[in-house]
Amino acid sequence: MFATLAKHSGHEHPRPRSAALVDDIVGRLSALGYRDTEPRRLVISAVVAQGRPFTAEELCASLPCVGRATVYRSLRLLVQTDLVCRVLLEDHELRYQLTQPGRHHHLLCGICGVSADLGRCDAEDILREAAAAAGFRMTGHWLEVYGQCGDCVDD
Amino acid sequence: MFATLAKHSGHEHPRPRSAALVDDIVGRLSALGYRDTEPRRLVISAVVAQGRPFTAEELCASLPCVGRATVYRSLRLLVQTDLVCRVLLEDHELRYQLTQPGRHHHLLCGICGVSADLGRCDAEDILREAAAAAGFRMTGHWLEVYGQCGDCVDD
DNA sequence: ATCCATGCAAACCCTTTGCAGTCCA
DNA sequence: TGGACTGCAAAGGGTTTGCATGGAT
Repeated sequence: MFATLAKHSGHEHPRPRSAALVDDIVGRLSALGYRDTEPRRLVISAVVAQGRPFTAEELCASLPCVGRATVYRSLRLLVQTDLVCRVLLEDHELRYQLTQPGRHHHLLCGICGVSADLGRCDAEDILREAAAAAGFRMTGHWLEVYGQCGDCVDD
Repeated sequence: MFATLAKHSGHEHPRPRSAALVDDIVGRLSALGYRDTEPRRLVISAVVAQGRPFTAEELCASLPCVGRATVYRSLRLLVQTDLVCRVLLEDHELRYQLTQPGRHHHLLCGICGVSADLGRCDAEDILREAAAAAGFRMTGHWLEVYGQCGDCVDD
């Protein structure tokens, strides 16, 4: 699962890869019984084209030919199906981004805004242990890491 | 700092302690130049009385004699002064709770809703290292841990 | 042919703001 | 007394919904 998506997490030729990604997402939705419509594809394309976490408003702005309601409905559908996930910025603003399969921790650059993946880390085990010490049974967590990416640190 | 607050994090006699906590918070606000008014005290009392993370709406509901605007303004003031902090629930709902001085990680029970403290844990160091490995310089993070508290697990 | 999806506009919810009156310091 | 605080009501913005039309399967 998510095999095709996983292959496109890097930054190669934008056009063809993006198109394939869109097809992939549309395919996943079709498999779930959701129809393949033009407005839906436009929304998905716009989501894929976003270079950083975006708001619903930004998405609407980039899709002048699609009704707001459709943008919101599509976005909700993508979140429900885990194809898009929510990202919480340091200023507490809630944004969205394409789900990076298998990655649940986001490294967010406060300068340029890019979102990177926090490679596998042992934080979860540590948290589970700390929770257990407090008498809790941990079932999940939400973690966002804020800082500056390599490019911005160099400046 | 926060000495008085810290002493009341447990669950002892509710009434007198709560009153002292309210006085303490009002005192901190006074020290910052904010006046001691009845509506404000009522809001603070209501915040202190909440047994779990609450929404602004719930706070308004528990304060029928205080205008909504005042509730919202007071809540904003408490957040700005770090006396109240935001909590993100597993369902992505943003709520508020009295700040537990020195604790930035919340253990949230999905069954009864109580919020406990994740004792000191090494997660931050681990995260900082993992971020560095990805070329990031970590400056902060947001972490919420979800699960079931001891009481609920026993059931 | 069916019924999901769309678009528009109106409705909605939550939060903030303007303003006149009130009250703390 | 002066300036901060309050309450009301209205404005604001962001998101959802109702309904008739259009389109995918």
